[in-house]
Order: sequence, then structure tokens, then C-alpha cells
Amino acid sequence: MDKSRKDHRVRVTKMLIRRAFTELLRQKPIQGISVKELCEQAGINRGTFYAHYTDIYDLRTQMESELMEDFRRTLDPFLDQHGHPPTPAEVTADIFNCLKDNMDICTVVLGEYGDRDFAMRIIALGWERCYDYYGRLSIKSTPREMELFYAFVSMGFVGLMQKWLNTGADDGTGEAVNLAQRLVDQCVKALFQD
Amino acid sequence: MDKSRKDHRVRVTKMLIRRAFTELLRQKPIQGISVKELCEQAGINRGTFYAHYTDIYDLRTQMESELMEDFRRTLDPFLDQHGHPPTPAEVTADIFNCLKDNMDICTVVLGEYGDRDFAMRIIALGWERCYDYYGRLSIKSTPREMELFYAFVSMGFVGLMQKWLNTGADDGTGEAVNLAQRLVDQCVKALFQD
DNA sequence: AATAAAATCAACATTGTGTTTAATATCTTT
DNA sequence: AAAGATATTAAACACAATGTTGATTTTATT
Repeated sequence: MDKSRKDHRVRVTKMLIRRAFTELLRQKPIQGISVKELCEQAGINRGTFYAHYTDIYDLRTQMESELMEDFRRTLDPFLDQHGHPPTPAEVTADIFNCLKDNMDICTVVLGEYGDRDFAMRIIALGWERCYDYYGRLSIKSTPREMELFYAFVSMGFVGLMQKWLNTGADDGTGEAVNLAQRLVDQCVKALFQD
Repeated sequence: MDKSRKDHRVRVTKMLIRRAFTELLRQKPIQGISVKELCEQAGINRGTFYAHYTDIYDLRTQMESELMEDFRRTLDPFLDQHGHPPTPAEVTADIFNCLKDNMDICTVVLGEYGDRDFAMRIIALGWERCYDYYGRLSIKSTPREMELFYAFVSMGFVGLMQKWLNTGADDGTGEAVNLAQRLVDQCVKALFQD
């Protein structure tokens, strides 16, 4: 008989704030958003905002934390379905599927005024699951090389996803997923060469 | 007999502003820097700042524009020395050389509080010179694939450079350049597969 | 030395911030 | 359904940074 953990009022308030925030983020970068205009957009009192968040950046941080959880919950089933530690190609496909399932919010996060560092952390979520796979590779490579490799592939992936989302992701995932898989595979091969 | 195009005073003032700005950027993100503290750090009057820039972001934009010119002037000689349209591997090496020549400022631009979009534009500067080279590839690929490929490699490159600069670039360029070249080469190969 | 231009200083209205108070509205519990 | 608890509101507040202005001083240019 434990009721919904939180007061109904705060859930509504937070929902209004978040909706207003993402709406504003479509139009301008975060540094151009004031608490005042956010509250006007959300139709709530400014004091109420300060009851929940210390400032705009705190709001973003909290939103990102919860979004990260959402994303993990969406991604895990995909990853688990393979029945073995996923290969890079599988993770690639799964991340794309995950993006499609959260298209609306991802368009903001990866959009012009999104938080690219957060995008990086989202991607890292997937690649961490490849550690077993990478473990085998790292015998051949120095830790330094692994570190640089990881930075290249992760950021590259973010870049590709951004392009994909911001220039009509509606071409079906086919072409993009296929290319992404090939790119990642080839990058892995680069680790073997010397 | 045309003197230095600008008044000596404004050159000094702008230099002080820029020095203070990069100094502050080492410590905090741009959105945390106020005009007031910037002027205090630079030791100039606040009114003087507004005589040259409209706000902090205008300052950054102007600085980036000029830095872009500097970078082009440094990069071009490297690229021209090959005597033919540069290959991706050559551009990769040249960009690293260029980074080493501007290490101090690049550490800020690519640092924690740098402007990643600007970093992208810097890298694009190099890859544009590969267009002849890429032209041959694009026969094999769709425009859409080229676009996504380009996003992947550019962002990946930025990620690798950031990692490289922020975790002791002093290990000699050898290992990093070598890996970067292999990665880029392999990515190009990914375009040929289907 | 005379003129032009830039930097300074002080003052000002404006705006957003973050906090506080009392009053009101809404939820939860019995 | 009533009582108590808690969230939201509205108004006021001190504070800080913004962006502008005008008079004054300093520094370049010729």
C-alpha cells in the first residue's frame, strides 16, 4: 500500500519544468536560458523552481542522471538478448535501436544545443559492455593506445549519431547502422596493425 | 609607410583581454566568466571591454575567428610541402605537427572548458584539403554515407586529440600519430566495403 | 604642439539572482 | 469528510552583473 513515492504536486511541477526546459533547449544554448524565463515558460512560480533546483545547471545535471537511468534500462534488454558478451557490431546496432526508442529526447540531447559530454557518457554506457571483447585486443596494444582508440571511436560515434539525428534519421536505420558497424570494425582492426 | 593598421593602445588592450580570458578558461567554463571579473583579471576598465566586444561570447567568437586564421597559416605550409593533394595519412601527421606548434592555445581550446564545435571546425580545415582524395572514394559511396563518414572521422579525431593533449602529449607524437593514421586509413577502407 | 582617439572613472537604470515571509492550495492520513 | 502536513504562490527584499552615458585623463598620430 505504499503510494507513489512522491507528492503528486511535485511530479507535476517537475514535469512542467522539464518540458519547458527541453522546449527552450531547442531554441537556444543553456547559457542563454534564465531561471525567470524558464519559469514563465513552465507557468510556475520562480520560488518553486528554487525549491527543487539550485540553478539551471543543477536542473540539467538531475535530468541527465535520470535520463541515463532510462537509457540504461532501454539498452540492457537489447544487449542481453544476444546471450553472450556483445561484440562491437552488436553494441552498435543496439545503440541505434535505443536511440530510435528515445528519439524525441535524444534529438535535444544530441542537438545543436545539447550536452556533448553527456552524449559521450551515454555512448560509454554501451561500450563498457564490450570490455570482455576489448580485453582480448588489449593484449596486442599498449594501455595508451587503448585509451586513444577509445576516445576516437566514442567521439566518432557521437558525431555520426548527431549527423544522423539532425539530418533526417528517417532514412531507416539501415544505411547508418551498416556504415557505423563497418567503421567500428575497421577501427578495431587498426589496433592489430603495427 | 602604412603604420601598423591599428592603434597601439587597442592592441595592448585586446592582448590583455585575451590573456585574461584564456587564463580564466583554464579554471572554469565560459558561462561562469563574467565581464566584471574578466576586466579585473585583465586590469582594464569595464567600459573599455564594451568598446570592443558586446559580451563574453562575442569575445570568444572574435578570438576563434582570428585563431582560425592563425591555424590556417600554420597548417598550409605543412600541407603544401607534399607537392600533391595530401592523403588522409599526411593530413593526420600535419595536423599533429600543427598542434605541437600551437600547444599552449590548443590546450585551452581542446581542454575541459574549450569549445568543441570550434575544434571541429579546426579539424575540418585539414580534411577539406583531402577533397580530391575523397572525390575518388565518393564514386563508390552515396552522399549520405560520405556525410556520416565525415562526421565520424572528424569527431573521432577531435576526441583523440583531446585525449592526447589532456593526458600528457609529451610522450612524443610517435605513438599517437601512428595510431591516428591507422584509424583514419581503416575508416576510409570501411567506405569501400559493402 | 595641436589634434584625434582611446582608456578611465563614476554614476545610473535595468535585469536576473537567490532568499524570505505570509497566505493559499493541494495532497495524505486518519 | 476533517485535520494536519506539505507544496505552491505572491510579494518583497538585498545583491550582483549588465550595458550605457558623460566628463575627464591619458596616449597616439601628424
